[in-house]
Amino acid sequence: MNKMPDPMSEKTTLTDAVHNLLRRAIIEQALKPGMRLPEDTVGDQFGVSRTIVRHALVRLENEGLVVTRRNRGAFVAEPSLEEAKHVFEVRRCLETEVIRLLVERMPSDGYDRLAAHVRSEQTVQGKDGPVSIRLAGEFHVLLAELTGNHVLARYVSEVVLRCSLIMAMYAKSHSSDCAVDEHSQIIAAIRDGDTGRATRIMEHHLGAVAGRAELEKKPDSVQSILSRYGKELAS
Amino acid sequence: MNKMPDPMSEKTTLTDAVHNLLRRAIIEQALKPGMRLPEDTVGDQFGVSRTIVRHALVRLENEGLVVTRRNRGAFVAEPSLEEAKHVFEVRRCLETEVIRLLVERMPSDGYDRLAAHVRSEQTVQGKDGPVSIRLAGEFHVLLAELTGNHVLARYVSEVVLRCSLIMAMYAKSHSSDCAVDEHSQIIAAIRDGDTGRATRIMEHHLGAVAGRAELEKKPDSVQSILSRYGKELAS
DNA sequence: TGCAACAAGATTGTATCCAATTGACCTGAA
DNA sequence: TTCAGGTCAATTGGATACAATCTTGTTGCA
Repeated sequence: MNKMPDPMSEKTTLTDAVHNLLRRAIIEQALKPGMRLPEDTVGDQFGVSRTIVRHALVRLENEGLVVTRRNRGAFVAEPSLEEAKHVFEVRRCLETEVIRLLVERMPSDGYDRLAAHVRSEQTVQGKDGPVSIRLAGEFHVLLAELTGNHVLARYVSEVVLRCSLIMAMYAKSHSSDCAVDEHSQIIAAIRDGDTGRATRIMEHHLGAVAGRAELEKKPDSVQSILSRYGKELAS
Repeated sequence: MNKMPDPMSEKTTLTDAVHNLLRRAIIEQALKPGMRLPEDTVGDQFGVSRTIVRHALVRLENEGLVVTRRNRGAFVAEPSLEEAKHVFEVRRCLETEVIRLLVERMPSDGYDRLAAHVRSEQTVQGKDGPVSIRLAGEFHVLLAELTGNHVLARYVSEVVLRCSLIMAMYAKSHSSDCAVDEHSQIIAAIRDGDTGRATRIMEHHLGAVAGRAELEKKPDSVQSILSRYGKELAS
């Protein structure tokens, strides 16, 4: 029955706080795919009422991080391999646009902020922890925000988060070493004004993770395991 | 104090119903940009409690159709011209991807469904009513759904809805005549496997509305008018 | 033994209630 | 007359209470 850590405590509403906490918990794999999220359990944990939790869950459902079944409650999403491909497809599309836009209009402080981010990524390089995963995602969000297009940035943020969840399900390790290096390469290509090269690196960057996920296909959810056993049973 | 029209009455929850009704009302311009949406007023109108309205408003805010100010309530969104440009930018990006995907994988019943839709658009051609606006938008959503990528379709749906709202604010008339014709041209180009031509038509299609919106800039909302006067006042 | 109907528990769906914040109106003094 | 301050109504933020629905365990019967 812990009290809420009172995050920011300022002008942010309780719903926002719970929303952010749940999202972080999902991304960092504290809450694993398929896990149930009963409203009053979550509410008790955070010291808020079900009303708040419900609102937060609605938002998370919109973001594709949880799914809710009528009268059954909310669960951490278990994206299928097909859905995963769809998410990556959209992500590739959006991030290509981000690069195009940045090549033609990178803000003045853009490269500084990118460099700072890469540095902070390097400090945790090698450690395969939640922090590493989060930072790798935030690099892409930062790129999107630098376009100045907040709508685009929001969608990029969403697909990046969903990709984190997908990686959590299907990939064995995030192996962020190559990622940081490729991040630097992308920045360099954008600075050179070389849209093609930047896009190619980005596609390789995303393709690598997507491809790895597909190869190491590791569906250990209750549902998928039982469906396999169910097929044996039917024969 | 009308009772809810009991929409579908099936397995859909009250929140869903209110959500859909409000969304339609906004898109069809029954609820104009900037208009307040007091929770209990809406609740009384639909015969449901504030709780339901609250949940619906949370969803609408996620879709970018309403904005809520802390302790002030919800308002129909008034996208700025900058935000409008951003939405169109994202929309162009997504719809280009839709065309690329359809050229390489159009489902077997795709052209039939598209043809049927265009026919229904033609039946209301000329009339500049809400139905015409809605159908024009649904054409693009249908295109996106035919890709089989539900994630993509969902994002397209969102930006199309926001574009409807933008047009409601900034364009004098939707002038759907040319739109229907261009829809047919896009279908033809996709069928020919001519990605370039289809994309060009789509860009023209979107560019036309976006451009027109910018030219006929008609910000008659209370907020925007007062902001102009406010600047005069400040000088 | 296996299946079906039933009943109890748990969880969500919805409504109502209280508290906190905001905006407007009103009053009063410079 | 204008502006500052204070009070009050209106509205949202949040919590609790009740109803509907699903899950699950149990019991009875074939």
